[in-house]
Amino acid sequence: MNIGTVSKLTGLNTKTIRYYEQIELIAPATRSDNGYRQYSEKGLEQLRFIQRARKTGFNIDECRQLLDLFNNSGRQSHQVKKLVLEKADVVAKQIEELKLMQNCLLDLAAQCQSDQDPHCAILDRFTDHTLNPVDQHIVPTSPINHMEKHHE
Amino acid sequence: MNIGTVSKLTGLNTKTIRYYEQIELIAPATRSDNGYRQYSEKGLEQLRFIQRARKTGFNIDECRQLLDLFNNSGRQSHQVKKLVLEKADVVAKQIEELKLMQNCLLDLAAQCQSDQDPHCAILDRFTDHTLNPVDQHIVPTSPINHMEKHHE
DNA sequence: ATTGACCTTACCGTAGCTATAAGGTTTAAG
DNA sequence: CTTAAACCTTATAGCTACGGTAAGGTCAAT
Repeated sequence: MNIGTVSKLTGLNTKTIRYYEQIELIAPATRSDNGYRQYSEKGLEQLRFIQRARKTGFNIDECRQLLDLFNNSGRQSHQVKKLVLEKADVVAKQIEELKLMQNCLLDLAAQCQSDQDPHCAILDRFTDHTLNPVDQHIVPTSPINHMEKHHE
Repeated sequence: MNIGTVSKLTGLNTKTIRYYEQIELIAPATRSDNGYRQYSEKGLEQLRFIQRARKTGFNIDECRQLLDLFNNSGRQSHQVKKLVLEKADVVAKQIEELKLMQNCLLDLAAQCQSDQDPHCAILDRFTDHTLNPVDQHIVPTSPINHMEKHHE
């Protein structure tokens, strides 16, 4: 099976597949006489696995871990579960943040008169720093404490 | 106010702040005698705004547009509202996608027995494509994703 | 024989930062 | 007064996860 076929079957770009080989996420494909990469069902399966994991939100490194677990017959399922639950937690936080931001955007839009008037309530809140209840309007609830990690 | 203080107050890395100055997203900060960047309340507010906009999913260029609208006294409020509402829509879709992904992850975890058994339903799910709900879930390339990826 | 659809490597570019190096400044403690 | 830490500075390089392009070899069909 040539790389183009694998590309069609997995939905992965040929460049992406070659990239995965390059970074050693997958084993180097065997080559046919003309130098073309040849893929077996097993290779196809691995790539499909990776594609699904990537789509689910796992990054390359996490995919590597999953593949390790997958290929390790002595793996323990709770390791996998841990990885998945951690990811679910991250996603939950992302959702919460996006919800906050959506509220913020809709709130701002609601205050905007949407006419030809160059005066805009949204923008005024940022330019006028003598009025300070800005934060309460822009961030509806608590400040986003997602970045305590910044300590140089 | 020094850059470190601004970093703490905005949640932005000092390097990020300098980067924003470098790409001319914000005006160059004034400097004190020792060459340190000095920030006013106004500068702080701008950075806070940018941080929120970035987190909401506005890319740098969109932030630039928003800031342009802020600084353009002849701006028309409906331009701003349009931008904001468009983004609110995008954010709504992102939330939906993330919710799907979260459901998928929790679903996967629920099927995992979390014991010593090397058999794992999650890995099976990634492999078995005949009954796979994973396909429907798309991971948006959001700045939030980007932020999460980089651990210290 | 020629077209076009494949395949190859090699290298450059992208966004939005982040890390590292190598140094200057400030502040608090001993 | 000295020293150490915790700041700050610039410059440069690297990261993720690919995508684009170039320059060329191969294969199937017309």
